[in-house]
Amino acid sequence: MAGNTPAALARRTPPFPGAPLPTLPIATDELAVLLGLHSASRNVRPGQEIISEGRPCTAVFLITDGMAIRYRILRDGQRQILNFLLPGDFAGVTSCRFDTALYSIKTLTHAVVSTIPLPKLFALCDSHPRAAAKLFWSFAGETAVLSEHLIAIGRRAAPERIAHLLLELFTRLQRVGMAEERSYRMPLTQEMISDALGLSIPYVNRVLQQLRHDGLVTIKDQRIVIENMDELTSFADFENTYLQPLSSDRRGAGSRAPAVYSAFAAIPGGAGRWGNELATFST
Amino acid sequence: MAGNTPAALARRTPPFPGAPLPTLPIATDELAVLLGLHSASRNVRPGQEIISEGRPCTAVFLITDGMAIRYRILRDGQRQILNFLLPGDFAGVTSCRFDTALYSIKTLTHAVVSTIPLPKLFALCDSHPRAAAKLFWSFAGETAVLSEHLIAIGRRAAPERIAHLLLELFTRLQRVGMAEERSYRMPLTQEMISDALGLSIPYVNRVLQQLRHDGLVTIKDQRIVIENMDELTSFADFENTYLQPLSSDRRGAGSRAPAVYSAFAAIPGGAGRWGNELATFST
DNA sequence: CGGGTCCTTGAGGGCAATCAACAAGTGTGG
DNA sequence: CCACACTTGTTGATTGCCCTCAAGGACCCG
Repeated sequence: MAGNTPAALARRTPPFPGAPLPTLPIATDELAVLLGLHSASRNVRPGQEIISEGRPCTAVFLITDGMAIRYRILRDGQRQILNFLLPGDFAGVTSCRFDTALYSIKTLTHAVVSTIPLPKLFALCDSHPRAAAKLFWSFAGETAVLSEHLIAIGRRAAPERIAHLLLELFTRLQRVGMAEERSYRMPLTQEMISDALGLSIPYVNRVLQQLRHDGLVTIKDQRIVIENMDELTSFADFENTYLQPLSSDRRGAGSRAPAVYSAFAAIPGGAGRWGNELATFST
Repeated sequence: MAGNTPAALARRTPPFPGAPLPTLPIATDELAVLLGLHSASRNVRPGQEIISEGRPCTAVFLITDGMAIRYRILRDGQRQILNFLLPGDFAGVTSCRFDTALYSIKTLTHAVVSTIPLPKLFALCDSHPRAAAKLFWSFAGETAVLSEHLIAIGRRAAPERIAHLLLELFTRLQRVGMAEERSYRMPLTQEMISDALGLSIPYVNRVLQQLRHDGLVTIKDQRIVIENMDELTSFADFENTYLQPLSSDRRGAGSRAPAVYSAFAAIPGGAGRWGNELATFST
């Protein structure tokens, strides 16, 4: 195995004091590999495009801190938001597979992104095949999130859709330690909700009022408060399993450690399903 | 580079004489690796579930021949079809990442699937890191398809949605040599269209009549005929770029060879962007 | 012939879009 | 300091896309 990296790296102080701790829950040894990967950490202002539709994209970005959206602007000017990118997520994986980016990615907040040039990414295949496998494997996780979005938009009414989105964001932020017990901070405008869920702005407004009136959820001053978690969860038919790749530790059946949600959670080092299976075939 | 495999393998006769040639357009040397991978080729009857929601999934399946759908049944009995799986596609990649499958996969036709147990898949990381990288990289391609579905459902009216779906299927089938110039065969019921696009069956029926009346597209006896390709394409705002991972050959600018659409098209061996970049870092 | 699947048609209604204002907060520059 | 632009949220009136419910027809098969 590779040498251990000081664990302090994993829980270093946040780059922006005062901001909630952006705990990137990456296994420390993997983190070391990755840190060797990313060449430059870049500060990005809010509202800035990291990737622009129609322009070539030759790198993958790890969002270290901040939030972003992936979206497409249609011919008629409509916007469809495809996904929200939170700390620990990778951006640009889809875009890199094509001559020219199919979607744009724009920050919502001040953000810190680590650029990973594709050559370095692929070099990892030769130098650390297993870490690369975990990384690539983690990319497939976005499919589940997109699938759930598809289900929500295709088959759920507007109130359920909105509730589902707010719960997904809550759960994902909670996994990276950026949510309180029943609330989180995020610059989520009604326009963004409408563009993510295929609704109109006025209707989103009315539905949000209804949800607030029913004591389910409140949005005010960039803070989303889930007033009644159980009721909202059942109302939205929200199953959070699609956000937990694998029960990270199958050995300690009694342990209740929260599942690690990160690029590497799929194959916890040496433990769990993948870890064991990989070990079987390692040299 | 690895030794050449008899090219005949790539264009072997179809397993079912009479069926349209299911040309799996996989680079021959890669094919050899993969053929060493898949342990068993299985025949599956139409309408059979390959993967069932809620049950563990410990293998990936390569669909060698036939078609399938990935879907979820909601609490209230509604169904949302998330994707159509065609020959050359992988099934189960998303499901494997979770303790229990989140979606079901069911064949539409008689199908031939190759089972790839996960241990073997990960073993490839050590034995053939670069082939594994291509494979994993190809998994990320599904995000583009899902994203386009999301855009269609979220922001397009029913007629455009349907037109877009029919064009996507045409393009994907064309890439594996299973479409004629302006038509293709597929057991696509109106119920499936409605479940894929979030519409009701009666409305799909009416819209299809309209499209037929407008001379755009006809569905009859499991054959979809695109009567006016240009008009339908522009009507649906259909851009097929999301189905072509990378222009496979950037060297021969003049050559007009159709782009290979397969698991390995992303990194054509020795050529193209990835090939070159990988070569840079290979031993 | 009965049953199944799939397609078709009609009537009625509701969810959500569109259009159009207006309010409130923020930042900017004169 | 205030006018102005801009963003975001809010409300009302009207329209329509598309759903629901219901029924019937065509076809295949045991």
